[in-house]
Amino acid sequence: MYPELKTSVTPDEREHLVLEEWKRHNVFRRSVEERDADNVFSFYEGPPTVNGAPGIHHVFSRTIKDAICRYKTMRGYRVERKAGWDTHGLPVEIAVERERGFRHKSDIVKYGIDKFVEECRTLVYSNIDRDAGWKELTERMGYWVNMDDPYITCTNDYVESIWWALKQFHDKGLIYKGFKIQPYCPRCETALSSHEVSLGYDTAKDPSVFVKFKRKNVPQEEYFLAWTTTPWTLISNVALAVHPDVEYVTVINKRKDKIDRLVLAKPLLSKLEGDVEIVSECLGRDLEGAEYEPLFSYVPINGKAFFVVLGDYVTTEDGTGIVHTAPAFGEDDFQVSKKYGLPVINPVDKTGSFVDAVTDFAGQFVKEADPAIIDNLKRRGILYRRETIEHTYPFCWRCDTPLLYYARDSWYIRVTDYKQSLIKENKAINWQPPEMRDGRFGNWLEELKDWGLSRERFWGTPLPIWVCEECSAEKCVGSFEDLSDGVNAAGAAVNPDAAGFDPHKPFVDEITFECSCGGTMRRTPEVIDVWFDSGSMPFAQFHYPFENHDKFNERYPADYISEGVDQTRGWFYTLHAINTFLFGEAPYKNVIVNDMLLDKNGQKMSKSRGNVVNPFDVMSKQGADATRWYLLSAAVPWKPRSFNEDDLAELERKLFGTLTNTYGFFALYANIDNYVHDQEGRPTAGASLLASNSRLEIDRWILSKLNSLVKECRANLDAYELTRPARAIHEFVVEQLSNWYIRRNRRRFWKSEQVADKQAAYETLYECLVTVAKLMAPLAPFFSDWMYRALTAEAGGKESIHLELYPAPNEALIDKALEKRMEAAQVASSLVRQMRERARIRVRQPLERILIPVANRAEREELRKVEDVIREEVNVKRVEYVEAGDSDVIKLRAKANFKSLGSRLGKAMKSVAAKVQKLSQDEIREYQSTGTLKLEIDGAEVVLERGDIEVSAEDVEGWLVASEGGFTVALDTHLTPELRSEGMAREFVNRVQNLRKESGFDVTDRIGIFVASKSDEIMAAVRAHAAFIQQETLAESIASDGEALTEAASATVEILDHEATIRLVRVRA
RNA sequence: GGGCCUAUAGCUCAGUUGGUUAGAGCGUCCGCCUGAUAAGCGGGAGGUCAGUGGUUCAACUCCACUUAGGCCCA
Repeated sequence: MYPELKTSVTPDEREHLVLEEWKRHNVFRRSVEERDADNVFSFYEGPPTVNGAPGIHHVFSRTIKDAICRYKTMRGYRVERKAGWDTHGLPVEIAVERERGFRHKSDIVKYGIDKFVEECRTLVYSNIDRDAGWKELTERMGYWVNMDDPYITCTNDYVESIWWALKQFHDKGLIYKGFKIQPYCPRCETALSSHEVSLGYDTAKDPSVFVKFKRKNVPQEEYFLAWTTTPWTLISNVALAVHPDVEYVTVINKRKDKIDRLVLAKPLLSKLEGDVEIVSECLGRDLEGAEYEPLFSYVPINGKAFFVVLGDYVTTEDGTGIVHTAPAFGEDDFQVSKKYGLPVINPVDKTGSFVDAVTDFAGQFVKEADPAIIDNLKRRGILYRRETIEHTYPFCWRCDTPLLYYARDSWYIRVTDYKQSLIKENKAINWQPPEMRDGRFGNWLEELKDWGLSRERFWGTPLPIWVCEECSAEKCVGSFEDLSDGVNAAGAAVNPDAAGFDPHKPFVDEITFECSCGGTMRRTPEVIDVWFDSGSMPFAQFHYPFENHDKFNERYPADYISEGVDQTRGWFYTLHAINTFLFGEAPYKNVIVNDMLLDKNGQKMSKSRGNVVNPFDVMSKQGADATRWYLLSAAVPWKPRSFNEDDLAELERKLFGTLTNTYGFFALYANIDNYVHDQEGRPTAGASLLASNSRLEIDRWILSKLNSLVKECRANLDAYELTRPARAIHEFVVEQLSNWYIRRNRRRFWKSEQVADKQAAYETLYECLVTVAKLMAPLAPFFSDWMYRALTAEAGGKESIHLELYPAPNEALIDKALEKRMEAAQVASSLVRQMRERARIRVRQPLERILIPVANRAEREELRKVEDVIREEVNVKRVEYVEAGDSDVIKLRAKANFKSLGSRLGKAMKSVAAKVQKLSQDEIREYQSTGTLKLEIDGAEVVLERGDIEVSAEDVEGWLVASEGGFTVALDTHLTPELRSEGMAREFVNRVQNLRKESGFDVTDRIGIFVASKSDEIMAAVRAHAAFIQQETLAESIASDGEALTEAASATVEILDHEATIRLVRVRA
């Protein structure tokens, strides 16, 4: 028996049953291990940061990962999928700080770094396991990834592999210490990540000052006019920047009692007040090196400074086109200072206050010192103007303090050293979408900057570099073993093999080494950027190179990875940068990039907006399958799209509902007929009928469509394209299989006469259902498995569809001509229905004939083969054909073929098209028979040949006509008394069937019919078509009395404006 | 400020190497079916293809600019 489908079972319940089966039969493990160990498809899991609850976007990206991996498994590959969890980093620290109510970084030190770090560790582990956490999400959505053996970035083995990698960089001299400009909160005393900065932008009012810098080595007193919104950084000024290609002018500016000689950008002259007279002009590049006198001299300067530098970043949007430069407080400033070898001076302490050397403003918070500094400038007569501007400025999202951009000591990896190999290796990566390669990712590589590696935080992989206090020698530790040369705080030798050894802060900080110079080497206190952790996963997941060389080699590089577009500068990059350096080859070959998921109004999902979609709610309502399918099919993964649960619900109803119905239909009749599919493939009556090419056009058609679909799915999935297969399967199931094949063939399943024909129908439908299940298995793993098991359990199927192989197309069954003519039948049917609608004649009323104009004999022969389908579908007796040339009633239309003519004719195209449009019926017929046509255009002769004109039937005189895409059908709407009588008989059958059903008769019950009506027309129709009526309604008799039968089911019905009373009795079951 | 992506029907999306009636689903309106039935089906209406300019015989499609939204980086 094929199990019955209870409509009361929700997707959620069904999926939980499947989950249990997977567990019971250990399906995931087996789906991996039953594959050939030498046939590896390598997948790398990008580790999610487990510092919070998973969201719907995680379902999205993980569906993409899962679908490809399941597909490759079904293609016979062994696809190990090692889960990974990203555990270090500031977000985790912040979560713990919040729990503890910490306000400052110093609170952590007071609390105890050891306890703090331990709480970070506890937090991430609990996020993995807790309710509605990562494990639960992964299981519920059907993402198969091995969570029993995950890599976790904070484990000792993982950290040790990272240390090994860092040592490789260090040995090559690629790790160095330098400055980095970072957004910094002076109150929290910590740098902020860019993500944190973006949380805290707000509008702010700041001073906007124009300052005069006195130029040196010029005959007359002359000033550079510079502009800034951060007067406090003027103390640290070392240069002025101009744009090399912008025009600058020297002007004499008179206003009130003052006369100044000023230099500024020409486009910004309007910023000046009073009269302006241009004295001279030059380009910015001509000013390079021009010197000026320092504004302040609190900080002693070593080396050359106070001259004009060139910078492309200088704009003429604001200010004066001359930008005051303080290298310690801005990224552009810092970069340009490196180029010119300018000193970086920073007279500001960790709390954001001026140091003692800045005597006049010492101890003041820099932003609060602004007015005093401005006063100072004003007193000295070098303030040209001051205003206040309103702009967006970043504030600390925790304490609202304005952030400062600050030069900090920082460790770097010199990735620019091997930039060319990164660019070269990227060319070999197959990006989906392809434009990522040269666009977003390619650009990022082209503009590569050295990687700022260090973070002044606590919960992260410690940077394993020890520096000598005496001679500054560096020692990079590349393994825990290397630590045994060191001593701990108590002076004892370090034993990395001891139980409880922890390479994290603060323990690792206690270890010291003796330098060759005799000094003590201490660890530099920073931890590393967490992105280095995740980028190290290709080798660190296996604790390579300390063990597992085989596993690493076998799986490097990955055949496939997939993440969100926000990982361009994240995981995609760090993987590439670390591993290309270490192994000389890009770490992944194929990558699918997915974009953001917005809410249904196209707004970004965020907690503060309250529009975050809970993935567990969605899946329990709609099912994981429908959710996955929706995410894959609504749009290509690399486009941002709105998540709309109404659309998801519609998809669930339409696709999965239709499949459920289709299966239910099959199971209902298969069980009645005891049809069991022969899994061994022995020929059955139906199979041999299918094989005989002569019959069952529609069976061969759906099998052709099915195999075309198989081909399409494979080709697309092989190309890492998921959206097309999802849509193609959807279309096949809903339109072709359900709405055409099944609807057209229902009678074959309940009529019991022709055994072989019925058998063929079962074979065909069974084949379609099982194949569709397999095709959709990678995308909708639950429903497909349920249906597969239901269909194959008794016929020796596997314990899960996921142990099966993906279908291969049977090319012999693909018949494009057949697919094309069936499509013509579908179009013809649609056209006839359109005409019936227009003429208000329902389909139940038979009509005599339709007329299809065809171009030639071949077209007619093709249509003939699907003629039965059309006749049945639209209820007409005959299909007639007419070759356009044969009949005067056909009115033809000619249209120029733009594609074939356009390139040939060029400018003449328009006039030719117009002439063709106006050809007479005779001219068109002439063209049709001879295949050529001569036209005169502007005195020149143009010869048109076969294919240059498209001829179609436009109208048929005296008939109702409809056409679509050049295909035309005409309908004879004339109703004869015979047709009307037959129509009545059909209406009568319809009323009897309704009554049967209303009265609770069984489908197989035989009945007797009694009918009474004052309408002679009805009684005549019933008599005339008695045999037909009896056959359709399983009636053994039709009589015209029966009033006495009180136990009969009875109803008074209306048939074409006449009344009749029908009584039914059950004769035998 | 820089780079990239997106803009097609009320909504969600297709739209082949540029080729002349711009498609689908949902929604809406009208109708059908009732032996797949707490289902199913058909038909109609609905579009200045974000805007402007350009290339071309021909532009939703190619180019430039503009506008709006998004992502990343400053």
